[in-house]
Amino acid sequence: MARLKDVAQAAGVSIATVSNVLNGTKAVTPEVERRVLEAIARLGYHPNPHAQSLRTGHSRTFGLLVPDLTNPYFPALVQAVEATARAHGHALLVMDAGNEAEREAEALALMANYRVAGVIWVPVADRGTANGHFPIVTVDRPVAAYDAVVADHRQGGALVAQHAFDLGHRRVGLLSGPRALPSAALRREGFLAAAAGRLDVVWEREVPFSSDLPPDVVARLAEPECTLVACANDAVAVGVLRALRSANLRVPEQVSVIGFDDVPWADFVEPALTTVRQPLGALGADAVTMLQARIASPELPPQRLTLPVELIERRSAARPVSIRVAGDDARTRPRPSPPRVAASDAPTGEGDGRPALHTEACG
Amino acid sequence: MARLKDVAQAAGVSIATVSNVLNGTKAVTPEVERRVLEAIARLGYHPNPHAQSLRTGHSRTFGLLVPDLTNPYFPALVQAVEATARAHGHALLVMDAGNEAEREAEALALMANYRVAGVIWVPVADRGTANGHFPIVTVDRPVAAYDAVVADHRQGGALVAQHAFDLGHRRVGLLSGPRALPSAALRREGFLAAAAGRLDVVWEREVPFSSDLPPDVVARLAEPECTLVACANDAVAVGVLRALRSANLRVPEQVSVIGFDDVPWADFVEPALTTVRQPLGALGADAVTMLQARIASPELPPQRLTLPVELIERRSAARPVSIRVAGDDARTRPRPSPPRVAASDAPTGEGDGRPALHTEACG
DNA sequence: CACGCCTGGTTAAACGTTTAACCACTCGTT
DNA sequence: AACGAGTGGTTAAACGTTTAACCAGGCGTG
Repeated sequence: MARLKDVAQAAGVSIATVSNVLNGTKAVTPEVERRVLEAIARLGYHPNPHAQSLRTGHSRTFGLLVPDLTNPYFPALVQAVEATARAHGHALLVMDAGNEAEREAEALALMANYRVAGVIWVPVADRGTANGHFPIVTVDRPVAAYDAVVADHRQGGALVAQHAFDLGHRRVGLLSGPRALPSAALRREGFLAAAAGRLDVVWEREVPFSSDLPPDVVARLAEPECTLVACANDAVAVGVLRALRSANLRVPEQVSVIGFDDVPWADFVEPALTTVRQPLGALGADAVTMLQARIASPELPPQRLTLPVELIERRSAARPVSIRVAGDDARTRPRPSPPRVAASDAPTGEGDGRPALHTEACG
Repeated sequence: MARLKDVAQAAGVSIATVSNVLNGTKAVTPEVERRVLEAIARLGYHPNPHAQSLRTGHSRTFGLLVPDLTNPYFPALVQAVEATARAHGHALLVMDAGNEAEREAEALALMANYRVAGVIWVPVADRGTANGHFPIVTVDRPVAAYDAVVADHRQGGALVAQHAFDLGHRRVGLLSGPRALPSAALRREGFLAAAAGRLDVVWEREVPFSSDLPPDVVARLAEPECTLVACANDAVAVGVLRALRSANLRVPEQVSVIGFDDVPWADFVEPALTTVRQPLGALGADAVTMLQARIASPELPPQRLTLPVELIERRSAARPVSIRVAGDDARTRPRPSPPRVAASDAPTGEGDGRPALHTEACG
């Protein structure tokens, strides 16, 4: 492969000059610049990243550390991160913590050793496992000391309460996620706040993020005493769908179900899940631009960016039959204008309206 | 960070000696080795990978290039690849081709520039885009010149035919995938071969890997004239499920459906999909060991490893009502011993019985 | 006109390894 | 006793960059 030396020789110039035109470090005569550029193109020269890293002490590589790649939340995220990192001339070192704090710490150490320019980190738990000494931006699960980009879970919770109300529901059940996870806690808060005074939350239960529901929950679902159940998660929602089905309750005719996340298969279950979509693509893209900002100015206090979420209406939630008004068909009824989003608790962020990533399953 | 020099100084020895004990390059006195090791431990020394790469011309890094991370096929694969690469002391550079040959070629070039030790490559198409000059093992979509590890799609096809027959089906429909993809072609071949003389394939249609079925197919599904439809894919299987449902045909009571891939949500659709599972974890792990073998002996002719697949019985396929024999209940009927797998066309591989990765969705 | 100052370029050191070449010994042989 | 062959260690070069230090000439200024 062509080295700096070869280019210099071909252009009849010293290697320092070539380096300077490459990095714009120093001014050069237009004529010389032309010769150098021409030589570079002709030889197909690309700098050796290892030599660069050795010399400068940092690489043009980002690290991405996620708790568990098979969690459907992540693929879209890493895709977005990789794409925008690559667009900015950075490669991506991806590591999977396998949901273990130990493997996570090891991964962080490895990345430090690789002199990554910075890492994008989705911590396995919110234990503030601060570590090595490079720029970090966390995604989805903020760690106090670092930058963070998160979806507006609180707004998401509010959105489902609002939607339930708009559809005409009054008595609802709530299956909230593990209180220990900030995301779950915020969804719950947002839901409860928006429900206050309008929705009667006839029962609430904290469940793990899984479609295997605790027995008491499936029992309760057989006699729901509500017309809609709001779920912590799309996975939880399919658990609910199952329980409802085996209790011979029809969705959404008898009870509506709303999920959270809009995982790729949310459209594949029966009935297709009404849910709230996290802007995974934007989350990833903004994480890397945030990381670059952090690298550019390391001294700034930790920033937080909160991106808006979006309610996706599909078939699992509809107007409750009990209050259906004659002549007012759900199909033809004009939808109320989408509820204006209340700013969340951490309004640092200015989410852009970037369209969500389109993902599609195949072969 | 501690450098070789520091270790040498601390151990009262030259840097060459430290390097030698690190790499086992040359014999050293036990006493000296002890001192060096102690110094290394005390200083928490880790070699600078960039210096190593610069000197040796190759890095302890593998590349992984996939066509599209949001394809549910891949997350489990990259997880397995990352885990086993890491276990062998290698980091992983992940790139996503976004299903574009152009981005794929660019990614390959970047990896070459990064002096990766080798790359694991799932080509976007089977166009033999041979390229850079480093060890490559392809996964799922073999390219003539390189090593390959693939799932036994042919056997998979045979498995579904066999299963259909065992359940008592005789008239079946086949929705095969794009003939241009080797995997789809092999599934079809295997299916047809195993069906020959036992199953009546009343219709066949080639469809894209998508749950949006062509109109004529959904029309056909309204009057299926068969008791089971074998699908190219889990995605097309859910398309079939939908079509059947809107034709008021009950699955599996009136018509059975079998998918392919066992995507993570195959258990979430209604009814849960009977399908064939690809050993994604083993595929990934074997790909990296194969890559290491290739690196160790570059002169060997291209190898091919074919891993067995597994039929996952869930609820979408059952005995056809039409031929149910009195007293012979599907629940109690002894299942025939699992069909012995016929060796596939490329029997180079000796798939090990490694258990497939357990993947689970959460928050 | 001599001086200092830009301007555009070169030389050489340094980053942290690996590894070939070299060297001082100790042994076993003759 | 002299020699050759290990044995266990060191010295120094090289990998391909970046960048500080240096330098030659042109030019406005006193």
